[in-house]
Amino acid sequence: MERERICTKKSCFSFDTIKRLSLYLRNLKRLKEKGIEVISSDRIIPLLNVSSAQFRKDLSYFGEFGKRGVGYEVGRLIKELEEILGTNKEWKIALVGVGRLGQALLGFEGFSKFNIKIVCAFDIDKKKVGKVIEGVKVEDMKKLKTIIKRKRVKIALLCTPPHSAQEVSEKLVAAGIRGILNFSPLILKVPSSVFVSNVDMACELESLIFFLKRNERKV
Amino acid sequence: MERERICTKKSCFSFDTIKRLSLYLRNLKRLKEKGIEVISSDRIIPLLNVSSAQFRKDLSYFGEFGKRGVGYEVGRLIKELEEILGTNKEWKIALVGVGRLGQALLGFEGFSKFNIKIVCAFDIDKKKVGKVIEGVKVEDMKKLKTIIKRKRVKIALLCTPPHSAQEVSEKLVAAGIRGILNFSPLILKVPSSVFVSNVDMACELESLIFFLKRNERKV
DNA sequence: CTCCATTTGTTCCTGTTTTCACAAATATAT
DNA sequence: ATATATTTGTGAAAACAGGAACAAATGGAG
Repeated sequence: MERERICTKKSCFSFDTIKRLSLYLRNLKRLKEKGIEVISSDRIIPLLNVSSAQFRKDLSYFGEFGKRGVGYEVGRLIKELEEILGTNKEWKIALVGVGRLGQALLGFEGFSKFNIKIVCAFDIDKKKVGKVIEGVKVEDMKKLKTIIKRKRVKIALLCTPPHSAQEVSEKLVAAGIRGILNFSPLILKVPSSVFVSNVDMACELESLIFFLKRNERKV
Repeated sequence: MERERICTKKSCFSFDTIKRLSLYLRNLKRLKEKGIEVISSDRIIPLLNVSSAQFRKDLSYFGEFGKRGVGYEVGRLIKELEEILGTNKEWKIALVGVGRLGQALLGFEGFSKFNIKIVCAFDIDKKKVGKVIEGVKVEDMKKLKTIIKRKRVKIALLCTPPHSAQEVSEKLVAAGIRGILNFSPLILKVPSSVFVSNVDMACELESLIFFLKRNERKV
């Protein structure tokens, strides 16, 4: 179905390009920590699982960041990518559903590295409401709209059980949320202006199983 | 880079087809629970975010499961998909890294619905070793090879911090693991016979931010 | 029995994505 | 200076995936 594409005056590129840029950024930061200052597209690809041509082309949609015959200056490329991706300023996000997965995400170190901060959490379970987990107070679902509007949060992590995911997503949209990272195994119906990314662990595992079963047969 | 493709004597299809089959299967099960016995490709698509042509085409790689003029018999299609995906028999998997995310996965209900069972868990932290979480005893990393070999586990969930992920993946491969679902934000280097799927929450969130930033500018 | 309304399975076409391949640019060595 | 070795940025080509569209099959109504 409708494949995500992003078009600038220059050209059009796929949404996958953006995901790859995020991957590039993370690994460039690792290189910088190791003290590497310049790297060529040929030597960075072992970290990325991407071809060098793809690496260069993904970058080319946004400008010319390298130097021919030399490569890319790591520090500069990090800055450019942060600018492109928008992670040079802090992003506030909300979390709904403080179950096991929700609690794991509240403590996920990966987010803070990207200037992403969970600023509020909600649950319907009275026993959880009021608790402070990883520095975030769990609020009642009833307060969802008020708090999200006041804090001007635009992105939410949806970690509720599937039977309430659709209902919750509608509340999120009504509260002004424009992007949802959906961990519940259910396709959400939302207005086209709202962007949903699905993280579906069961599908990933099942496809892994298919691959293994297939290889077993071949052997 | 090397895009995953699967080829039969009939034809070739992308790995995404398999992920979609898994999605179809889950939603067919929901329909069955609701008591729906027959459904057409046109009426199932609202649940799937996929076109009806794609639904039919994905299935056609594996056989003819529908009846023209009628649709698909839900019960039969579930059985066929379980057969194709390999989830008609139980799959034992291992988990490495019993941190917050690891513990969340140990308690994830979604797996059991797909005949997937975590049968062993490992951590390097002495304080965690010996504990029983969700019915699974946490073992020392040193015992990883012995236990995985003895239990003949072929799939592992990798939830360690990124700095040890590569090292752990090598141990897993040496122990006979053939498929890894990698939650650490690091591209693993493994033999080509081993299949790795990456679940990268930070990349997902960053691309979401890009999208939102872009839309804000437009508005 | 015939006609009509459905719906599948599949072919063909179209637009996208990836890779190839090379000119242009840079640095280094002699 | 000049030649040589790199490496980028980018058109062009190849490989792919998705969707439109339609023949073939089915069931039901009259």
